[in-house]
Amino acid sequence: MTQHSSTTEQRPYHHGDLHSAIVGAALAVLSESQNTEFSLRELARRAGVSHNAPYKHFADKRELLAAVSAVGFELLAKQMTDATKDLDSPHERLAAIARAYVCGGVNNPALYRLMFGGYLTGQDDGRPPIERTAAEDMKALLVEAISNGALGRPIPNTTENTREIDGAILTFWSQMHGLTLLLVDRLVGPSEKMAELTESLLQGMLDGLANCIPAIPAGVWVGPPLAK
Amino acid sequence: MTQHSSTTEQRPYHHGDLHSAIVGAALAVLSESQNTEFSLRELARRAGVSHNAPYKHFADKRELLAAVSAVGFELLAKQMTDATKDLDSPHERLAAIARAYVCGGVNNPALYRLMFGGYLTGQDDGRPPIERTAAEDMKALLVEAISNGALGRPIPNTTENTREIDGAILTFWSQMHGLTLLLVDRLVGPSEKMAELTESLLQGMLDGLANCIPAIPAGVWVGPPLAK
DNA sequence: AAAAAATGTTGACATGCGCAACATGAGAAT
DNA sequence: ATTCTCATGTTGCGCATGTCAACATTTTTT
Repeated sequence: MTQHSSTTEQRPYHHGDLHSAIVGAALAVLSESQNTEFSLRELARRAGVSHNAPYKHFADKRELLAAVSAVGFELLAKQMTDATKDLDSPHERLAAIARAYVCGGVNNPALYRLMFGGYLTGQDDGRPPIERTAAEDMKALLVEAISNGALGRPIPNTTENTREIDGAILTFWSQMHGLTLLLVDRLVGPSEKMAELTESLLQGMLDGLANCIPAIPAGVWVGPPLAK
Repeated sequence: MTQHSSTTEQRPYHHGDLHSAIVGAALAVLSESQNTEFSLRELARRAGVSHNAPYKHFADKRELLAAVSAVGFELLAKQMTDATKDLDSPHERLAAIARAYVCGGVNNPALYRLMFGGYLTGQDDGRPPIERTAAEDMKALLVEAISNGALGRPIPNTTENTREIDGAILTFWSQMHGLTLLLVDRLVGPSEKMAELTESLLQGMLDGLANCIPAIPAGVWVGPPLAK
């Protein structure tokens, strides 16, 4: 007779949606502790299940972290689309994307690091497909803003422009990615100035790109690795 | 009488320089496995000492990793100074710095991630002082190249130029940092094209900076956090 | 030479990962 | 409806790790 609470309330043997519960707990712990080194057992405890229940949903810790990372990508993609929702000017849209991107990272460093920190990259195969999707959504947003004239002039999204567009995206992305991580690692700061910094760098970048968009060398991809 | 080998050879009770041996082993394991999740015990095994010997040199795993990271910063700084050794033109010097930086990261992703991945950032205090030093060496290199005219015109390293110079450095650093990590995470690639990509981005960046250097907002630092 | 400090070793404990065997309950097959 | 089956949850285990405490061996100081 396992009766924990004083009331007659009794948790059913089956949780109902343990998968989400575990991922949710992981997100919570991650954002509290800002540390990837929590234990699966801790998550199980939080979800109120036994220490091994999670293994019915995730082969191992790595797989759980991959799921968490995927949610992170979804969140980030959503923040970016939300931020552009009410904007028309391509320039404004691009700026909003930049802000949302950096902001997303700075507001939850541990999650951002999990997403981009190569907990997954290191080993064998590739990243979970959901990450590809989010990355592609994000890329689509950028392509749209750029081809609509965010760099001062429209650049139609045609084949002969791909290398130019990819060059612009790479410039943008690596600049924002770098800024985010430097902020997160407190190698520049303070991060309260995030918005201003983003603005400055973005502005400088746009001025630069307006004059000269670096063309991507042949054979280079921008975005998640091509499916084989 | 603990005699392990068949010969009369006997390792002395004291290792001699276990500190370096452990750090060395860590660097080796790190670059083999590309994974920060090796165990202290494994390092001890490699160094041929008992599983607890490392604790006489490092308070805990974190401290060991900090030491490894510090070596990483020294290596990177050295690669950059070496790369500029025989160059005079400020522009060439800057390009060489960029190549060396990205190359250093791509050639040992796990080390680079350890250095910048905030294994240290997360917790309480700051990073070990040696990292500050290396970061400042690197910054000095950049300041020198920039003030000598890497952006097309000399910008004397005076107080009224600090915000401009810091702006340029932030642009440069975050761009290279971002590119490095995107390459490392295989979100752009392939990394064999590293050199060309670096060149393209750098060129675009320089053109941009030549026209308009983003000024750093007041109250922002670039480089490791100011000592309190 | 004796005392103190540094460095290595052994053993122990708590915690975590992940396996295997078992328990429980929900839905399919009859 | 009853039974079978399978997904899901539980308990208990083996093994590895981080780290502490107690002890051993050198080296350094005094």
